[in-house]
Amino acid sequence: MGPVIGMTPDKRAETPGAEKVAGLSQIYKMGSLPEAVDAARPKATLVDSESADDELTNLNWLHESTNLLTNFSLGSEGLPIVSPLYDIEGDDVPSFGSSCYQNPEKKSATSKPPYSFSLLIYMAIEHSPNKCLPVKEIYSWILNRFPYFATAPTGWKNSVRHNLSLNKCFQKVEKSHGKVNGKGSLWCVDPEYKPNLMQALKKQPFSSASKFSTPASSQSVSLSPHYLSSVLKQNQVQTLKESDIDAATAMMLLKTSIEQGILECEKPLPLKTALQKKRSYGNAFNHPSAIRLQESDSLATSIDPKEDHNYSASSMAAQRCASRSSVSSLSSVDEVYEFIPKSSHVGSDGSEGFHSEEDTDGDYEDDPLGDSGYASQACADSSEKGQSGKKMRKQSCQEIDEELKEAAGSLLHLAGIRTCLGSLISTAKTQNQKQRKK
DNA sequence: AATTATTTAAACATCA
DNA sequence: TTGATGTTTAAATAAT
Repeated sequence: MGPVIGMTPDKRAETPGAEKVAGLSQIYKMGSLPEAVDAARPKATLVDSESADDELTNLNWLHESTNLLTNFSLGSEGLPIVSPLYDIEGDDVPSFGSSCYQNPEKKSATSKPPYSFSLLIYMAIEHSPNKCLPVKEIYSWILNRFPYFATAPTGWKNSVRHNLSLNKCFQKVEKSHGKVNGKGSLWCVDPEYKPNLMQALKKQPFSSASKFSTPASSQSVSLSPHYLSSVLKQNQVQTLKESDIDAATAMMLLKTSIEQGILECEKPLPLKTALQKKRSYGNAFNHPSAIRLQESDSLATSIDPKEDHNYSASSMAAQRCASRSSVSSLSSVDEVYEFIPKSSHVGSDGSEGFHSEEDTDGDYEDDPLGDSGYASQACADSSEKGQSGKKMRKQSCQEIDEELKEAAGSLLHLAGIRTCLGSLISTAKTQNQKQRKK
């Protein structure tokens, strides 16, 4: 086939700003922006003579990092807290931001985000209360956080969809439960890929743990998770002792293993399985199955080993995490802390929604999914492989429990935290046993 | 230099 | 019929 060059104008409707003259690549291949582009992109605000080329291909945003970095910090689940401060207008600055943030230069707002589409999507989804979003909401989130896209040639939406479709990290979830309005499906992150995504995210300059030191920015997110993340990250870089990683991973599992037991019954079915789709889109987030699941046979999900192959993004630490946490969304450091108070009232409504205030922008206040059947776990592993894997997981639940106990202690030691977690755990366990007896 | 990852464009199908 | 959504292919480019 090959690219069809003579695209009909109406097809360009894909790009709402149909008047957009050139694709991004075309634009930045040119030394300077054609006038037409400038005309069509009044808000593009290419502040100086920097061509779009620089904007897109250079890491010039890195030079602005002093400003930019203030916009990102590693928040819950290790996700960068991407504040809408990035907004060009800057009029929707949430209160929390001001404390840790210095107004970025406008040009930052129009700089291309340092995240791949995969990561942007990931962040969008993870920042949603229900951990799954329709594509439109993903657009919105990205747009909201990165006004760059407001003026970028809107082929980016195509790219988003392209990523959703092809990237194995994302799963489409059927929109069935009485949710009539709107077309399309919900998209969620395959939990098995979260470690990969997290890893990729951490590799991004902005997500650096360097932000951890800004207490004022912690909002609802306590410092501790930041600290933990920091520890994890640093240690990953500095060849952390595996035991420590295990401990952290286990701690993360601590909550999810409990909650999942309760919640994992009510998940919507995926429209397709991961096997069905995303065949040819090899990327950094390829299936963790490529990782040797050396131990934990019981955890080994029915992953087709021939599924994929170029798992390149992860460090050994991440791989360990991935292999060990195939059951969970390992990413959530916050969950470690959530667990402690939550363990006493496990499972409330299944909403693992991160109670962070990151979403105070109200993006999801009227989230059509809010009360639909797609609560949190809708985006949990819903693939076939996941389902069979889940059986295995239940079997290994106790096994994990034991591991968790040891690991928890190890982690606390690592973090220098002296708590009575041990007693908390036993308390939780006691309660659990009581419930079983009933 | 080769491979892999990512981005972008495009065509096309489906659905509301 | 139209627009949004989803899938797929292809090519270019960046990164490793």
